[in-house]
Amino acid sequence: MNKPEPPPKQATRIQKKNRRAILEAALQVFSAHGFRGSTIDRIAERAGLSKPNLLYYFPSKDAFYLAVLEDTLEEWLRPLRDLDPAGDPIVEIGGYIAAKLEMSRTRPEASRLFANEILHGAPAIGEFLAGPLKALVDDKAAVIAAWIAEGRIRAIDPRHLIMMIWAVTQHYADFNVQVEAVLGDDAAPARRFKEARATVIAVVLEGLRPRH
Amino acid sequence: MNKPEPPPKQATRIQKKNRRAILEAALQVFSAHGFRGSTIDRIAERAGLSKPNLLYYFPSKDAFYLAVLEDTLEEWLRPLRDLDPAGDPIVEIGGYIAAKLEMSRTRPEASRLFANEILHGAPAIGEFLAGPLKALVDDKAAVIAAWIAEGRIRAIDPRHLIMMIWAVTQHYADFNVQVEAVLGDDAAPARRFKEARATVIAVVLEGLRPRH
DNA sequence: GCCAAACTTGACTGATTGGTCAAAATCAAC
DNA sequence: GTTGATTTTGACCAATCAGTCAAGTTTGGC
Repeated sequence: MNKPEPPPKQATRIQKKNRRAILEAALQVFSAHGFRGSTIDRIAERAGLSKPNLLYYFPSKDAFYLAVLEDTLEEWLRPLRDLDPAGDPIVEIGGYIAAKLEMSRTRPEASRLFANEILHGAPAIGEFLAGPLKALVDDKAAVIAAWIAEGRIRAIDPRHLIMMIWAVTQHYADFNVQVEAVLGDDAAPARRFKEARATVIAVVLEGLRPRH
Repeated sequence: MNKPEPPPKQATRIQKKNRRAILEAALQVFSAHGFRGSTIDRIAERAGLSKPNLLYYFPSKDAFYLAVLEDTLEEWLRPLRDLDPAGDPIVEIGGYIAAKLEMSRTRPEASRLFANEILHGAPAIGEFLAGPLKALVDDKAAVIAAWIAEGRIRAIDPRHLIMMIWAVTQHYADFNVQVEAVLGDDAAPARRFKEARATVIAVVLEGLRPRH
């Protein structure tokens, strides 16, 4: 009925090492070229393995892709999960922006992987978006709404605020080529991210701080 | 030496009609599937022509792609060009945000076409970004810097402000699937864009307005 | 050292797809 | 309507690429 599935009971040492290498290589290749633009051969080359060997660990190209997405999703959402309802709104939201920007700087491939997936209609993670992700956003939007109700930040639509923050922070990863081209490469990346953080945090937080 | 290039002197009636149909079809297909994910056959089908017929009008797949990009670029940048140095900063920037959001709503394919191109390193329009686009941004950043110098808006990095506005407005086109999934499809698109505009304009403009 | 399980690979297949070409159909000017 | 230029297409080619397979090599427990 079913094939003897590579990991029958426990992952062996070699399996662990190779799966890790494959997922890392797949992330690099998929994020750089998109799903259709990536080839198994290229991932194999990058992972230092042969193509049939990759297909020994994962049954198909789709399987690589799905595995990489799953592997990266949790990490990607952690900053939002960490938004603390008990904290100070300005500190929490500022910290969230900083954390997302930092992630865009250190792990741009992950951002680009999702960007490409969603840009093309999220064929692989559509249900995830409408399910767990929506749930998380609803949850955190409620937190923000509570802050508004307490008069601690100005009254704006919390879910669109979250969209704004995603948009701005991920922009620096997804469209890095454009950012570099437009800003000039005279500014080192680290410096550029500092400027970005200062600007984004200044505008958004000042836009949220209530007038008295 | 060179092939007899389809348009020898003047574009004929049929040429005009078919070129237009091809570019429109190519925009739809390229923006939906990316360059690698698109096939000439698919563009042909959408344009109501045969594949060899498409290749009679453009010499290669790259040529379609380049033509569509060029065809769309000017329109895409117009709102920024229209930013008026003589106007009121809050009105001008608010208007710019509204115009970009409106464009994301009415022409999301154009936005996704560029998003995909830039996401993958802007192989086709790299020099454009570093040339004319940078020049335009530098120009408008100077306008904003002047407003800051006059104390009419708060002191933030003008070029990162432009990045922010691009990021937020284009997000609603590029990642529309995610926005819909997360916000729930109960809200009609038109309504969603109104909410987005209200939120973005409120946060950004309030973040820019000088304190007294 | 032996052996079964785990791992690896060269050589292949079939489907897709960018692009060609020669012949056919259509158009436009007279 | 004749004719030359323009437009259209079916059939084809070559390259690319996902996935297979049977035969090899390595590993790990004994």
